[in-house]
Parts: sequence; C-alpha cells; structure tokens
Amino acid sequence: MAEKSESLMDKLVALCKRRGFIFQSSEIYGGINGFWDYGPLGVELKRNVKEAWWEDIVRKRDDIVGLDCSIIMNPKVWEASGHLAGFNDPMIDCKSCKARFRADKVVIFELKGALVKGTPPPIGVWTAEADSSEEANLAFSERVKQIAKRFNLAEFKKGFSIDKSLSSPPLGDLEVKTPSGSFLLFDSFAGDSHLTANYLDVLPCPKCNAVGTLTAPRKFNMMFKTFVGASEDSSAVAYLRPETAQGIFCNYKNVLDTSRLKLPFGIAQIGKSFRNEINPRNYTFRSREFEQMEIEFFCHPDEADKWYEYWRNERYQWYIRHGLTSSKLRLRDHEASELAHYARACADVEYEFPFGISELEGVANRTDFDLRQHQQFSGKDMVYFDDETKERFLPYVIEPSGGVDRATLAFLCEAYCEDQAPDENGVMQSRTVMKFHPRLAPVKVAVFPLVKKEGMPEIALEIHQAARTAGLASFYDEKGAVGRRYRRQDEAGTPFCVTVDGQTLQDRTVTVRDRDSLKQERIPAEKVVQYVRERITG
RNA sequence: GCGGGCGUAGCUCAAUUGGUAGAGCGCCAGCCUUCCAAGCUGGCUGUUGUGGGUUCGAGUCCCAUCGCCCGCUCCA
Repeated sequence: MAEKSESLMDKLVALCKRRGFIFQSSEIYGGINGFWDYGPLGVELKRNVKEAWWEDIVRKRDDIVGLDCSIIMNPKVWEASGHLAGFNDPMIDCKSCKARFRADKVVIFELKGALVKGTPPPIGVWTAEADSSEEANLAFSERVKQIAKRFNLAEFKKGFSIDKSLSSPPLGDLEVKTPSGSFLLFDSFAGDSHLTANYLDVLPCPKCNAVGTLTAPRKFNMMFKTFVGASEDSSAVAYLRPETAQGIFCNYKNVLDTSRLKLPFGIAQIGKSFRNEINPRNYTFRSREFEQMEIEFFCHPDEADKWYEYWRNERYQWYIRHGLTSSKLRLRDHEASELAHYARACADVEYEFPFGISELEGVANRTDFDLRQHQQFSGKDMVYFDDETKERFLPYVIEPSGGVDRATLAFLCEAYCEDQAPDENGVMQSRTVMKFHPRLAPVKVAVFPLVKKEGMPEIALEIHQAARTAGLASFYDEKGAVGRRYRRQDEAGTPFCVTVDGQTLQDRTVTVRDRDSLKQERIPAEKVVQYVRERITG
C-alpha cells in the first residue's frame, strides 16, 4: 500500500508540473528547499480555494469582517504572542544512537549526595524524555524502582514517595523517603538550561543510555529574521509573521471601534506566513512560505464552548462541501495532553494524504490568552464593554485556522483519478482526470469546434467570449482530434466541455460534455453560460 | 540538522569494462478527421542538477554543493 501511495504522489507531482499547477521555486537555479510556485492552472485553483473561503466566511455573513495586515509587525508582537520563545526549540542529538530530542523535553534526574563529581551514571544522574510532568513522574518512579532493585534496597523499594509533584520546568527537588527516614535527595530539571558542557560529560542518552554522547542544545529558530531599514543593526531586527492571527488580535480594537460590530463577531484574514521549518517535506505540504486563511471569532466566555462546537463542525463541513467527500477526511479532537498552553480545546480537520494523515485546519478555543497577552505587553485596554448587560470582560476567541496550500494540495490529491474511457473504436482506455469540485476548478468550461471548418470555430469563439464576459474561466481549443482535446481538459479538471458541431449550424444547439460521467447533453448555445453557472456554485 | 536513496530532453526512461547521448510520449507547423488520447508528414528539444578533480578521454570514478524522496524531528 505504501508503494502504491508513493507512486500516486509521484504521478500527481508529475501531472502538476506537466500541466502547470505547481513548479519548484527558482527551478532554473536548482530550486530552493521549502518554496513552491503555482503555475497558470495552480494559481487559478488556489485563488478559487481562497475566494470560496472568503465568500462563505466574509461576504455571506454579517458577523464576520475581513482584514489584511502587514507581514512585518512590531517585534514586540511576537514577544507577547509567545512565538519568540515558543519557536525557539533547542534540540540535542545523541551522537551514538542518532536520536534527537527537544531539550525542554529531556528531564534530568540527579541523585544528590550520591553524585560526587565524576560519579558514573546511571546511579548518580540519568535522563528521560517526557512530554508532560506525568510522564516525567512515571519515568522517575520506574528509575527509582530499578535502582532500589539493583542495590538491594529492600526498604527503599517498599516505600518511597515523592514529596513535590512535578510541575512545569524546572521541576524542582524531589525528596525520596523510606521507612527508615529520608536519605536520598533528587533534583530534577527539564533539560535546556542544565544541558551545559560540564553536565554533558556525565549525562546518559535518554534512549540508548550511552554516556557523554549528547550534543549541546542547538537552537532552531523558526522565525524568519529580517531588518527594517537599510542598516542591519540589532535595533532594526524584525520578523516575517509566522501566522496571520496576531495581526487580527492587534487590530481587534480598531475593528471594534470602526465597524459597529457587537459580540459575537469574527475577523477573517488570508495571507502569507513564514516559518523556518527544520525540514520542509511532502511537496507543498510543509513549506517555509505558506498561506493561511484564519478567523478569530470573539465571543463571551460563557458562549465559547458553544461557538467552538459551531466552528469545529462548520469548518469540517466546508471541506466536505468542496469535494473532500471521501473517508480520507476526518475530524480529530485533541487529547487534553496535546493541547497548547493557551488552548482549552482544539480539533483538527485532517486529510489522509498519500504520505500520511495530516492537518488541514485547526479549530481552537484560545480563551482570552491572546488579548490578555497583548493587553499586558502593549499596556492598551482590550476589555469589551457590553452596553446591554453593562458587563466588562476580555472576550474569548475561537480560532479556525486553515492552510491554503494544504487545502489546495488536499483538493489536488482528492481530485486525481485514473479511470477508463472508451476510445473511438469503443475500446476502453485509461484516462487521467482531475475531478475538482466545479467551484474550485481552474477552468470552468472549454469550448471546441468539432472540426476546424464550416464556420464552427467562429461560433465556438462567440460562446467562448460570452463565457468570459460573464466571468467564467473559459478555454478555447480547435487543434487536433476532439477526443484529444477532451482528454487534455480532463487533466486540467475542467468540468464542462462545449462542442460546436454540424447540428449547431442548423439550430444553434451545442453539446455539453460532463467531465466525470462523459455524458453529453444538447442545449442552446445561448444557454451555455447559465448552464455552467448553475453547476459551479458552492 | 542526522541517517539512507536519487538527480540524463517538458514527461517516462536507455546508453556494454570510463570512449565526445538515444527512444517513446508530449510539444510546434501542416494534413486527415462530424464527438472522446497514442492516423500521416515535417520540425524543435539536452554544456547528462551545479562547481571542481582524476584521465588522452567521464553521464559513467572522486570531492564539494544544490535539490528531490524515505526515516527521525516539527507543524498550519
């Protein structure tokens, strides 16, 4: 199955290049890792994704307004948001077993008193990789049992207890008590600051237990740094935004003061964001420059759960409505343990790509964390005043945050299809077709003269022009056999092909060929625009 | 960033022990075609990812670099 999926992805990538959906950025210079370009068909597809979203979220609702913020903001924004700290993940590697750990997830336990300088581990000091204090606790307990067993500390084995519960790092001292009294003291830390040179010599690897094989923590800053102004001194440092959300939070008061909106309401934005991913991978899925479509929906704290449920469902349904109807789409609620510190609840809309199940969009209840942070860092009042209830409070925020490029890639994957179609002799031949939802298809209608003579091209061009005038992306083609032209449109995902034939010359009717069913319908030439329009709306 | 694999025309691939690169498809110009790709004629296409090195001579060997794929890791 893995092999099959890989080749499916390969075929899709090849088609995207061949037909002009997606190119590697700066290809003639050997490319650049993590950056991609959209070709003539790709840009239409991606624009349609964004326009469908914008129409549904902003234009068709009266409780959400749009916004378009600058990519570079005051650097303090990223201090307040936590990105400068949070996107600064130091990593350590084990030179022996090649494992990699986030330094802040490596917990170090030190056996006080037993650890004289140079005391060889594992008795004196050891490490564990832990995601949470619970995991750290568990690792600690296990280890204490091991030591007790190894050194035959019967009574120790019987009754140790941990006085201080592990909390956020540093984890603090741990006193181990036994029936005969408290005699062993442990220090524990979440790695990071303690992974200094003098410790590294005695630390065992959390995975393979080899001693002294860990490298010093190396920082991977995910923020794109740049300089504002011509001089590159430190006071001019700024960052390309890693998400569009913070621009919305920073403008929350501006929008409130100018739009006459009342809670609950949302602010929506589509725009580029940048992250220095450690390792861009999986085609356009994890790019360093990517586009987001985000809503920050502000509401009363008491209604946050209700709105969270609403958006969780609404966003999931949106993808289904636009063609991700297969069982490859799923909605997954986060476990409490995987929630970010600022989120009370989070659900991911996930899609089963050929390379694995991955997230398209996350819907999170961010509480009042962001407004509170900005209120604190900026010193500006972010409190909402409700005229009716005379209540003052910081609104809660529900954030549906989707990746435009990820959605586009999912639509591409879902659309790719190889089926059978009869050739001119009625023999079944394989056909490659992109079954995009008509609303998203780059080209809505292709217009052909059946043959390039007898006035057919002229009529076809008329229809083509009429379609364009009506705002439909239309494509005219008169070259080669008509079957070939149909197949070319199949690869572009064009839902309808209109053909002018001999009968058109008699009664002004044309055939409309359906991309998926291959069935043809005869309609008046004048009705083509209306026919296509009715079938491409979301 | 680490480990493994890979990099030849737009695409899919070929090129014997190192001897100055080839096929199909596609594309372009015509022809033929009255409804679903691969019918005819002619034509274009590459400093073999890039830069060095070894050699009389390298797509084929060595080094570096860039990019792609898989695993670890990370995330929207």
